[in-house]
Amino acid sequence: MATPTRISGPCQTWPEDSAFIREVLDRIGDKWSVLIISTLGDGPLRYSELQASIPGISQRMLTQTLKNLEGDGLITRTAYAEIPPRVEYELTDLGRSLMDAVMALAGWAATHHSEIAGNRAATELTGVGRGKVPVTASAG
Amino acid sequence: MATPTRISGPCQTWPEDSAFIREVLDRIGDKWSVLIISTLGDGPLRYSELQASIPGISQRMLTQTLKNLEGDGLITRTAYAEIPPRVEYELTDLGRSLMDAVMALAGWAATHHSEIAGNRAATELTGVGRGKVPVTASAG
DNA sequence: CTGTATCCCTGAGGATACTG
DNA sequence: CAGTATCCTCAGGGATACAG
Repeated sequence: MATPTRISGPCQTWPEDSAFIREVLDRIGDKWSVLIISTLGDGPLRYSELQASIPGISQRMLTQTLKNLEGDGLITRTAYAEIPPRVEYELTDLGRSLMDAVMALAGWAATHHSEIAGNRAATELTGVGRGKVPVTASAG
Repeated sequence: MATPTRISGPCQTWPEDSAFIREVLDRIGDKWSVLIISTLGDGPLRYSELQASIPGISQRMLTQTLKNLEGDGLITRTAYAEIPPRVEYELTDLGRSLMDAVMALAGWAATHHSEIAGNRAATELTGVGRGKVPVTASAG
């Protein structure tokens, strides 16, 4: 080893392959998944109710995100062969457990968002963004 | 009210304004933030060490993400006025607490990823993706 | 009502070259 | 070493129109 510094492998923190973490992160990081999941948290809703409950979502993204969530087994889709058609979406147990996990994260966000906002505001106003200079400073 | 169904307001689940949740979701949803945070979990690292520890990250994204994280107060940047220059990045307490929260989510992912993978595989193979048809099915 | 199909635009992010 | 600047690609996602 040429470098005495601790680096070991790529991303030591995650055990082995972290692909599934990225998958979950990508899912909850996208614009609508969490919103849909949390909206379904109160109980099953049909397509049009979801669209009404989630302002700004397009049909395209609603359909697409619902398909993804269903594919992951986070929600179920139930089509009633009626006229006019009716389709209901509902959280699965798996989906509900993910929702709980995300709500925990939301709890963190709620606790610390003012602190973060303060930090960001301070950084932008004072322009301290370029980091701090330690006492150790010594040229040459 | 024309609709007897429960919809109430837009996104009832989130209390009041959920903007800060989106901020956190966007941050941990982006491609590199979580990777950087978790890599710094073992202790402070300098720029080049981060780049070496995180395969595939470009200088552009490394710098940019570090600035964002510093702006949020999740990491600190310390520049030593030496030749050659040395800059160290380290997790703040706030950053560490976020890391803990994310690790909790990673725990969920680790527990359920096989289930999700199974669901997705089943959906793709059998083409069941179009949802299920309830017994209630009745046309006209 | 519940979607699909198409067009289009924006911005995240990679590659590369250059600077202090 | 630690960035900055520039260019360029590609995919997320909005708008709109159409279909079963």
